[in-house]
Amino acid sequence: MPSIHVLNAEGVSEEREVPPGSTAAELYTDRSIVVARIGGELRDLATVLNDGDVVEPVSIESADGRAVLRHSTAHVLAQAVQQLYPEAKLGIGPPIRDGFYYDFDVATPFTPEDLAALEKKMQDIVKAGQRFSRRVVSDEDARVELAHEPFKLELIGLKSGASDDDLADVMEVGGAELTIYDNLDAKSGDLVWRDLCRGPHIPTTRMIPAFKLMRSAAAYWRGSEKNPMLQRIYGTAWETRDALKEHLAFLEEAERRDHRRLGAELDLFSFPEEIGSGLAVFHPKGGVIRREMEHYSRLRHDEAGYEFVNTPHLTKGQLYEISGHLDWYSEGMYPPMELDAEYGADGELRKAPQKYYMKPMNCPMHNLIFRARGRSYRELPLRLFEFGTVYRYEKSGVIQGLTRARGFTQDDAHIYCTVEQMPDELDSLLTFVLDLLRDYGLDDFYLELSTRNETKFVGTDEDWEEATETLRRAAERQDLELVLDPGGAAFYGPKISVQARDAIGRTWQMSTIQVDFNLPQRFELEYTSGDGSRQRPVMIHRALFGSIERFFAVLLEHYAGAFPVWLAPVQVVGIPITDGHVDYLHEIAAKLRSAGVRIEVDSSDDRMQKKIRNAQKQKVPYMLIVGDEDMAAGAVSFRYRDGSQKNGVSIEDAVNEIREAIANRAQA
RNA sequence: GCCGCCUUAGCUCAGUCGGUAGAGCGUCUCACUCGUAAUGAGAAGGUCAACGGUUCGAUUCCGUUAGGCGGCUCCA
Repeated sequence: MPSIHVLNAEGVSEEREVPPGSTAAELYTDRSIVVARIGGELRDLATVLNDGDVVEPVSIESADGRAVLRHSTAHVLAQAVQQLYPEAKLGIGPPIRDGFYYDFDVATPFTPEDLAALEKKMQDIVKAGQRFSRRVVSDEDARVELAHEPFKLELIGLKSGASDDDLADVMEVGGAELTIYDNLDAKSGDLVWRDLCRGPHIPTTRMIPAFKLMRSAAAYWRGSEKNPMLQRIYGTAWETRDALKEHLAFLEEAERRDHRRLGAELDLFSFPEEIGSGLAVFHPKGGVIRREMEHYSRLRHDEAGYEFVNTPHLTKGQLYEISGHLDWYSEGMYPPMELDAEYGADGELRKAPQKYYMKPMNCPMHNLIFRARGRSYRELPLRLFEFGTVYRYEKSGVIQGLTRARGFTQDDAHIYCTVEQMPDELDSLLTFVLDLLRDYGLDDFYLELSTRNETKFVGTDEDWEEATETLRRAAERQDLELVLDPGGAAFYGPKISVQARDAIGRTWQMSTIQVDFNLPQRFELEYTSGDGSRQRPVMIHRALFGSIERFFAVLLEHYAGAFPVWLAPVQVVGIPITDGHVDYLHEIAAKLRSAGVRIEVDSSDDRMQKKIRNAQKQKVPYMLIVGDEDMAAGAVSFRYRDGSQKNGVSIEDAVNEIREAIANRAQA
């Protein structure tokens, strides 16, 4: 009798004897167990156990369990598609974050009505309770069986040509052996449908508790622009109906917070068509928020020893020849303006035009400031800071609100220091960055360390080694989760990026801190060291917000438009009960204004309830309401954004309360 | 850039199977003067994204362009 080790959910091992031929399924009665981890690998519950196996249950609610559920649901989708559209060819169908997709080659793209029909078909398949059955096949057999599936054939071909590592992510052929999963009818056991797949799968389609098709979109086969476009259907699947509902509610919440929507509702910014795609204008209210964001950032940079510089938006191409941008980045740049060309009478070129470019990056200009005169080691670290506006010609399809624009302002700093100074500098820099982000209201971070891409880099092994280690040590000192991103660095140096989680748990890449070996060399940057020798400084690129526009969008979504008082465009709205209270409110408003508070008095002829509603919809932090009672007592009544109220507050106390909340950058 | 969808009043959206349009909110005017999320009445507001084609006639059908949305690719 085989003896196996059974691990329970808590990881406690228990030795057990089972009859020969027993499967993992026989160990569990709990229907929420969908697959098992056997010897560390996820396997079907139908897997026959061998002597010495260590078996661990995987619940549908776990990350692995959900992935398997979603993968199986993708199979159900593919089956539904081929039943409704027999000519559809299968691409790939993996689980992804919060769901799954499956790619198909079909003559016409799917419509929303098609999705509804497919969803119905899928429900039938789920109800039918088809069994997922694993079958090992040889390459040759698979080719015969899947002769009508050109994309699957391609994957089989790839597998025989490539190492397993290369295809580890491909659900279809990523396993050690080639397998096909058959969907078998619950009663007759007849083959209903099959797909090339490494598995594992849930035992039957009936174990899909809740799913929904989300949308269809096109996607390149195997992710390359050179390949044909397939039609991709996205779906989601969950362990319970409630979990699905919760996920849909989350998506709705995200939509409600969408900065493009809030930007229009709160009159913060717009993208006038006349200006061009991806180029924003900030309206007065958005301008106030932006000014406060920038103002506070300047204060902190000043305290932290940065020096402020300014550079033009436009430059001759020569600068980007030196920096190398024209070689490797010209596609991302606006095409040049050609100036001062001269032509002869017959049109022949007598003097070549001078090419000017909009700047896509600030660093080359900062380098010119560094080398404008000889530099001494005494000046280092030299920290140059600028709100530098850059223009990048993003492809039309990638532009997205303020988060992906064609013109945006970086809070860009370049720090020039000696190799010896680098550890301290990076350490204090990271602390500075995180502290500042916390002041803006983000407090849940993790760090990502991107290391060298072995096929694409400049600089010596020692440089990389040292810089990477220094970054790692600085990161580890922050007591935050550190995620490695091997090979993710730019060619010129390793980087740390700060990822922030917002109020509803989404992560955004915020600051990046990047060591650069390339530009100091290209610009031949030097300083004179204590012994009189010329040395090359290390350069650190650092953007904290990334771009102000993008950070603006992140904060807008994080706060769902309800900015903390210090950032709120209108901090207080004065609401009179009747016209007779307007003058009194204006007096209070004058006091608050002289205390630096942004207040408006709503003297429109709306009713007071309507004024409250308006202020509420504009997410104004404080409403000061005044009626006869307040006026008689020389007081005001607070209504806060959360709906709570505090009545009969003396004017002095009211002014102090608001002033303090602003000065402390209080949340809520 | 690629694929699909979309563009009607300031905003959100109806509508016209080809005969030049409608609501709510907002704006303006008037009345109302009210204690914590919508007072009532009236008015103004549209080359139906732009251009071209088909047609007696195009907001509607076709094409091109611009912009937006969802993906793919990209994000130095």
